[in-house]
Amino acid sequence: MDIFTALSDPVRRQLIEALWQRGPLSIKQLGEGLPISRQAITKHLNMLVKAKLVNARYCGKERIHELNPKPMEKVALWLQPFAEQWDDRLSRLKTYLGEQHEQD
Amino acid sequence: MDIFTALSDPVRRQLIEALWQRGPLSIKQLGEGLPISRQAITKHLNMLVKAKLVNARYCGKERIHELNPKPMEKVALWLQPFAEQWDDRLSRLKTYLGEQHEQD
DNA sequence: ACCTTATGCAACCAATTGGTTGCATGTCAA
DNA sequence: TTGACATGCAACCAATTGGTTGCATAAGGT
Repeated sequence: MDIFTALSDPVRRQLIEALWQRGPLSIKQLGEGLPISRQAITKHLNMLVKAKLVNARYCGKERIHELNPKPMEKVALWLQPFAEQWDDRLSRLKTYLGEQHEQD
Repeated sequence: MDIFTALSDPVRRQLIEALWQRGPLSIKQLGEGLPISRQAITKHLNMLVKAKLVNARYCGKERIHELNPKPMEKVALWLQPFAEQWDDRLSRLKTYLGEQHEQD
């Protein structure tokens, strides 16, 4: 699944935030706060796994999910050119940083 | 419409890129390269307008569309915390910049 | 006035999404 | 081994999405 689509649902973003703040979690744990069924959570998690945003491994009867934020980089890079228009200073530094990176 | 959803479709991202690179354009002009009907383009543009990403004004019989990248800031800000994991140096500078910003 | 052009509006369609429920299965603890 | 618990799988459903077509309308040029 496309990373942009993966991030387009508020529930999925919430799951990502939970994994970010609280570390690896099971399906049960991830669903605890949410007002939707376990199966709905599972579906969202499966999409996140397909998008490579989340790694799932089995630990006994539990499926443990770990966040892998790397694919989000693609979104950040797509956003970058437009950023010039909302914060010039930030954009200049990003550009500077980009040049430094080329010189490595 | 939610900004994340607005950005989740590849055609809409293409429209945004076209407006970014070529400036204000009509529906006709925006559809010229694309393999879909004018009405499909119109629908996408209407969604972008709802998401405040695009301003539309009438100029005679043409509807002219202009890009407003500001709402994308929200996405960039959501992405920011996770960025630490894919580029430490960039993240440190972003953090530094954030602090500078606070001191203004 | 007439024709062309750019657009709007509405109906329609197939596929996908986000959710549900019911039931089956594998793991762990008593 | 029995029962509780975490999960998987499948069917089902309503709403939305991304697309189409046909027709109406308003603006401009000749």
